[in-house]
Amino acid sequence: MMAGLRERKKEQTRRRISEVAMRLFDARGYEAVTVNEIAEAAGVAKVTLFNYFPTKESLALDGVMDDTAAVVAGRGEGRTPLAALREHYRAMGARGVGDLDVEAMLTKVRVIAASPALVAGVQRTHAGQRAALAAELEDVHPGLTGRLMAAQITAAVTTLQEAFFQRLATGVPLEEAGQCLVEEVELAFDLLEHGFSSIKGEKS
Amino acid sequence: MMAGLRERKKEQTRRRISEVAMRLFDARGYEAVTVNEIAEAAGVAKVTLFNYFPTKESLALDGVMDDTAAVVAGRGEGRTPLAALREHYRAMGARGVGDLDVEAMLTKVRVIAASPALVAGVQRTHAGQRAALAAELEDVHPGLTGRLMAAQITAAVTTLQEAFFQRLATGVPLEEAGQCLVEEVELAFDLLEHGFSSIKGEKS
DNA sequence: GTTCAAAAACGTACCCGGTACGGTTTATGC
DNA sequence: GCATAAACCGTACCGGGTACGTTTTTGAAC
Repeated sequence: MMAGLRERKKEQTRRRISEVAMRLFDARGYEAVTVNEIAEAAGVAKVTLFNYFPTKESLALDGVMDDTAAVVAGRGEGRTPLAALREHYRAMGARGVGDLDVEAMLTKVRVIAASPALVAGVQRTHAGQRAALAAELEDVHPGLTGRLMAAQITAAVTTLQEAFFQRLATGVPLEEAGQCLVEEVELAFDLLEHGFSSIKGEKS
Repeated sequence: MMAGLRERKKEQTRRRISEVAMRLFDARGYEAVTVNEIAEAAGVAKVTLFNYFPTKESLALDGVMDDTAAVVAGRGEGRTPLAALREHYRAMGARGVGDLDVEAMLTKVRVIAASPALVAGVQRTHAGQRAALAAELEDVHPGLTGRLMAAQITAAVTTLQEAFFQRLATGVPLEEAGQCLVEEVELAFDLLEHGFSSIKGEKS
C-alpha cells in the first residue's frame, strides 16, 4: 500500500479534530461545546467530523480503554485469569503510563472527570469489556460463576481506574498517583481472591 | 390536601402515558417509537409528557430499580452489610415479585431486554446505586475498601438481575425463574464472601 | 501531462430528543 | 363566584446525528 500520502492526511485530519476538540472541552467543559463549533474550529464539515468520530462522546473518550479480555486470553499456560490480571495491573502501576503523551492524557482525564456524562460513558465502556471478559472466563468457569467473576473483576478495575483518575484530576503528581495505584491493586485483587470475610475487623 | 381530584387526574394521566408508551414499545421496539407518537397517542402534548417523565428512557425504566443502599442502612444491629443484602435477595427470590402487576412487569422486562440502549440504561442506574452503597459502606470500611466492596456487590447484583431478566424475557415461567434466582443468590454471595480462591477446581 | 475512478469532503436539509416561552384552561381555597 | 396557582398547550428552537447528492482531491495508468 506504500504508506500513502492519503493515509497520512487522514491521520493528520483526525488528530487535528481530536486536538481541537480536547482544547475546547478543556477550556469550557464538554457539554458547553457543540460539535458544530468543533467542526468549524477544525476547518471541517460536521459530516466529516462524524466520519472520523461516530459520536461526540467518542471525541473525548477516544483511546481510553483497557483490554482485560485480551490480558486473560493471552495469559501464560499455568496461570489463573485473576493472577494474570493482577500481574498486568501491578506492572501498569509500577512502570507508569509509559510512552504516551502525558500532558494530553492529563487533559483528557481532567475533561472526563469534569463531566458526569463522560464518566458515565467510560463506565459504559467498562460494561462492554465485562461482556468480553465474561465470554473469556466462561471457558474456565461455566455458567453464572464466570459471569459473576467477570462482573466483579471489572467492577474492581473500574474502581481502581476511577480512584487513579480522580487523583490525577485533582493535581496529584503522576509519580505519586502511580505509587498509590500499586498498593491499591494489591488491595483490590486480595479482596477479589479471598472475599470480604478476609477483611480484618469484621467477623465473617 | 383532601385527596384532591387534581391529584387523581395527574396520577391517571401519568399512568395513561406510561401504559401507552409500554404498549407501543412492546409492539414496535423502543427505538422505533418517537416521543411525539407517544404523546399523540396518549392525547397529551409533548411538553406535558416531559413534565411527567424527564426523558424517553424513563418511560421504559420507570419503577425498575433496587435500593441496596437502603437495605444496608436499615440492617439490624449486629449484621454485616453483606449479610443484610444476602438476606434481602434471598427473600426476594423466594417470595417472588410480590404484589406487582406481573403482566406489566413482564412486558417491561421484554421491552428492556430487546433494546441495548435500555439495558445500558439500567446498568447506569445500578452505577448510581453503587455510589450510594459506597457512601454507606465507607462508614464501616473507610477508604478504597468500601468503594471496592460496593462496586463488587453492585456488579454481582446486576449480574443476578440480568440473568433473571434474561430468563423471563425468553419465556421461562416466573416460578421457575424465581427458583433459579434463589440458588444463584447463594452462589453470588458466597463468591463475594470467600473470594475466587474458594471456587472448587482451581488452585488458589 | 491527461484522464479516470475511488474516496474524501462538502452543503443542505432533515429527524429526533429535549427545552423555552408565552398563553390558555381548570381545579381549589376563600 | 372569584382569584390564584397549577396543569396544559402550540410553536419555535437547540444540539446531536443521518441521508443524499455534489464537488473536490488523490493515486495511478496512460
